Amino acid sequence: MEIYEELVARGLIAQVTDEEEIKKLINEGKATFYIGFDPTADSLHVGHFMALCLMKRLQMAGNKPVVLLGGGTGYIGDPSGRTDLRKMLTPETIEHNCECFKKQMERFIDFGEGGAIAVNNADWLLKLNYIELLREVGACFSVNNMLRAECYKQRMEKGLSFLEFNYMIMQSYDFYHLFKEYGCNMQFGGDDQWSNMLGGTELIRKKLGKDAYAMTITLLLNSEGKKMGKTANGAVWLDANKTTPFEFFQYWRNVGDNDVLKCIRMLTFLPLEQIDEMDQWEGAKLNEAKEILAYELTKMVHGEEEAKKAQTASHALFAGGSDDTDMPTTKLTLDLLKEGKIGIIEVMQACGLVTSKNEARRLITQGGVLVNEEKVDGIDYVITEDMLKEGVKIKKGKKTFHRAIL
RNA sequence: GGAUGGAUUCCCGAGUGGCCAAAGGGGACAGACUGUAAAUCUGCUGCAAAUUGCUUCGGUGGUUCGAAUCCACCUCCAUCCA
Repeated sequence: MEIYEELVARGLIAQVTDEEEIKKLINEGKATFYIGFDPTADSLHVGHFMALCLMKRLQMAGNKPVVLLGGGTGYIGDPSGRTDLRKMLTPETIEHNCECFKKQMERFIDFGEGGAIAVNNADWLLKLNYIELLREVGACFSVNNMLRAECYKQRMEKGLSFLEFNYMIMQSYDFYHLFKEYGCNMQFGGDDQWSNMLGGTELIRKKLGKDAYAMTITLLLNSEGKKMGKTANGAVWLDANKTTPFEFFQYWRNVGDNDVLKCIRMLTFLPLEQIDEMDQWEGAKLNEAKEILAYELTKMVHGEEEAKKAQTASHALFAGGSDDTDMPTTKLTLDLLKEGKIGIIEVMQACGLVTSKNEARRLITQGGVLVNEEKVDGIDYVITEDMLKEGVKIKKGKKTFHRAIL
């Protein structure tokens, strides 16, 4: 199966400008394509991960990837898919985030000799002169058309600043620039980027009279139509310091039944035949698929060793395994104890299991806290020094575990 | 620049002098049921403490015994007019 067909089979392709031409280019390994990453945070997340995987697949098929870091566009902020104004980032933050991105990307993409290249649009965007730019590319854009673009439509109600309105022009300019400088003939991106990407192909056609192509990746949505890779506390990060390998593993282990196969198909590199087989699984058997998904992804992001650890910890906690050495642990100090004892509420707070004592009280009253598998029956529950010396396993709810030790 | 409307706790949104830590919904969290799923039902959702205290309703001042609510100024946003 050729690469384009595989991408289709995995459900990765959302929209394309010219299917025949794109298919030909990437199947023959003749595409030089870019994907832009705006440095909005100091770590990549699952959405970026998908894009990176796509890069990898295409690179393996002989195409040349260009990673575009949005050091310049970060100054503006993409309004696509947002209903409110993006917070403006300081130049220092942008630069810092770019550095973080770069480091993480090296895990997935080969930047070696003849491999992928990374560029930063700050290098050309920040130098632009306003009047020159207006004359050079401003004339190529129709405001009427821009306002019709989906990404701006959503913002017409809540308001859209001129700053953000220019995002499309900057992104288009990037494509134009890369086309000229690197012969980059294709742009990929999330499906929410569609209108911005079309802006680029238009601009190239108008300025140079040449064809360039754009293709979007299906957004990873769950069965309720919400973006995946988000938790209550924010995104699922690829940085182990922001989302531990265990949390990362558990996120995927806990996806809904209806979403497992889609995730495996889109995110893993498992052969399609194997995936099709799993497609037959039903009911509780799907738990196996979830575990495969979690293991595969954790392996890709954090390495095989971490993936195994996360899996062991997961088994220990949920499947009755006994090896709980990889459980998150907090070491308490002796001065927290009074007369060799400490209240459960204090311990939970010290372990970061709760943000306030009220929360701890609430959890205990509702029967959501277990110490060494025994339900804590009241907020006065105390833990003794002897217990702590051996290590105390605290369970909060069904899925959060923590070990406290002296 | 002018006119009007608006900013409320994680989000949406009620509240227009004391009965307001602030209705209702969503989300999150916990419990039951389960397969570490979904759906459903129940509880819960500012901080600290035993009857209570403290901080919160865009910002800063003011009126008042008492302000999310009234007044002044400021900031931001939307709509209409330029």
